[in-house]
Amino acid sequence: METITLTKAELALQLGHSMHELRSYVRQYIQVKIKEHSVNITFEMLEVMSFIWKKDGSNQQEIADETLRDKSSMTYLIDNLVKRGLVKRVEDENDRRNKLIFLTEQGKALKEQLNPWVAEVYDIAIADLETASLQDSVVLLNKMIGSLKTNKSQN
Amino acid sequence: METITLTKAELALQLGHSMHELRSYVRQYIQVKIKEHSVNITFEMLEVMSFIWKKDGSNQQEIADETLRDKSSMTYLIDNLVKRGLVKRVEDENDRRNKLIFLTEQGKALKEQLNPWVAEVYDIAIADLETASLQDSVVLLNKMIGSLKTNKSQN
DNA sequence: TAAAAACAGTTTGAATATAAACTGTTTAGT
DNA sequence: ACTAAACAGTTTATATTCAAACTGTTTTTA
Repeated sequence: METITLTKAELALQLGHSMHELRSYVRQYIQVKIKEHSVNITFEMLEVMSFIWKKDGSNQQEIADETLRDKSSMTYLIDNLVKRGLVKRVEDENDRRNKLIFLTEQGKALKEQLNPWVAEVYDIAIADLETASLQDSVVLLNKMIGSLKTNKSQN
Repeated sequence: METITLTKAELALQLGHSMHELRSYVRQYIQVKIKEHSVNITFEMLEVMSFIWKKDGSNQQEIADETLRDKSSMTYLIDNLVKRGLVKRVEDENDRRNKLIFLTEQGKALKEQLNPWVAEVYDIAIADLETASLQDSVVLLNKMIGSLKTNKSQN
């Protein structure tokens, strides 16, 4: 088995590809679970719900920032969540520009069903890993994000 | 500055979020470059072109697998690349199910313009990193991918 | 070798993505 | 206080995503 030495730049490209690949496997795993149990929700809606479960009553812009989406995607996604009876839109009395998003009882209940699947797929993925090396990688990715943010604000 | 200790499972979720965030910054950076120079191409098309630059003459399924997309997305994306005159579809004489995708002269030329931007964004991201830690993270992500693949094939 | 299974690509339909232009609200600057 | 700027959300237009059903081709297998 030969060892191929990659340059730093080549490793960066590989990292990008592996991130993409990992995310697509996680997505696939969750989507299979959703379909097997006939839950009427998409992966994207789950990402949004996951944030709302952590912080009920945010406005749409905050949810968009946190889930890394455009605010116009959020209008559409929240529309669909409202249609499914999982959240409700409430106009902010203190700032009438904001629409605050609150969980319905149904939305709260869904958490108990869906969160275990998310935990499950990550559990499988990290089974053979050391906590420390996992932490190192989080730190590394966050450094990369930081470098790109800094560069952006310089221009 | 307090140090918060996260569980392994929490780190995994963080890693997922950081991957998503990093990818979205890379995308943004490239899209700004594309727009600044008025190149008629999308980020998704660039991902496809990047693979074709590495391996000219693949069929659509291979490109779909490699760029982590459904083959039906590929039909659409290749259509758009053909419209822009960057690639051409050639029916495989040996297996008439396949359509082989070849670069046009224009498609080849584009590589010289776009590859530097991709290199650039990754260069910025990895500027402060050690090659070894970058490599460790690639290994870690690939282990995670491997665990999910293994689990999948067991079911 | 004929039928069945596997495979590559396309089409269709529903959901999501972004950017840009827009409305309405709040904040800042003069 | 008034005007301008900033902000939140919506709408529109276009591109992309996936799944599922379909066509046509090749390979398996009985």
